[in-house]
Amino acid sequence: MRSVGRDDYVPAYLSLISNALSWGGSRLFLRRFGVGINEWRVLSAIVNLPGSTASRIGEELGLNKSVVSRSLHLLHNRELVTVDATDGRRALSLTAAGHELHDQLMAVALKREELLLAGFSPQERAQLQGYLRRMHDNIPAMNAYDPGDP
Amino acid sequence: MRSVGRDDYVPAYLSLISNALSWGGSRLFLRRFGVGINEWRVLSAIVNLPGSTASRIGEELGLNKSVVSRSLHLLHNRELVTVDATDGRRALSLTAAGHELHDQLMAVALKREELLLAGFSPQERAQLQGYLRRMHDNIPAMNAYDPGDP
DNA sequence: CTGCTTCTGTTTCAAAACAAACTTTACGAA
DNA sequence: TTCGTAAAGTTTGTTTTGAAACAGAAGCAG
Repeated sequence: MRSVGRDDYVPAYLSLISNALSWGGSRLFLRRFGVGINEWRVLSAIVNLPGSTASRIGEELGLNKSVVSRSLHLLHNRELVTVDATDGRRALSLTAAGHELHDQLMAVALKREELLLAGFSPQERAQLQGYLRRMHDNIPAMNAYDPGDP
Repeated sequence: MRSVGRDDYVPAYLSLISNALSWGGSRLFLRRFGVGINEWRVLSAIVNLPGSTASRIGEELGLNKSVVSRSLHLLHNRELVTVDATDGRRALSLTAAGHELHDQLMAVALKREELLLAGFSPQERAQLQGYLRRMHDNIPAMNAYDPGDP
């Protein structure tokens, strides 16, 4: 019997789009700004969650904590983030140079998003964002699923 | 001046969802079927594009050709795919065992998709698929973009 | 304070990914 | 056929990843 293939399988599309997105972003950001895609993501997470900790950022971005640790060291060495260690817990924030780089990167990132969503009306964009949020909310239940041994 | 963060940035959501998807899928498929996520993707691409070549599959999945090459060797060693080398060019297809494994994996994959889309009406699913297809079509233009040196 | 537990971040090490070099096969022209 | 060129696939060497081990500090009980 013939297996049935589906070309509208949602996870495959998501993986394809996401890979193309970070592949292209990596190359562009590295070439133009000397920053890897992980550093860019961490930078942007700090802006969205100012004063937060490294583990919070990893959780937010779905990145491994060793990746976050390494990215933070890089960003700190380039004096783009400050580690506000008044106590033991670390509160992260951007330096002036960090904000400047972030703004430059953000401009390019928004342009790329605009190209990705070319032809989408404002209503469609809002709908898409809603769908993405709902899928995101469904992830824990999905990953909790495990069929019995086959 | 303060940088502005956006929590509805589409690429970030896509990356987050896609990572969670393949992370969970990897663990589950490896544990239950002894197959890595790449092997599963290649298997499923062969079903969708029967008789195609390794490079065509890599292109379709957005995977590096060395990854495809290794996955194909693995699948071939386990006698899940046949390399129909009548001529030089390789036409790939699944063995009976390959189809059987594919069907089992597909059942789990569809269940996971169902959980991901829990709460989506049929209309919403169709809309989502349309949006994904349109984003996918926009990718070449997006990755062609390159701002002048800053 | 001392010892115990918990939480955060770092490092290590093995596995995986990527790019580039290399090999092989096909195709076209002379 | 025999070159020369192009395309497909494999291998190699380096970089990156991620899970687990580790180290350091904070909070808490006694």
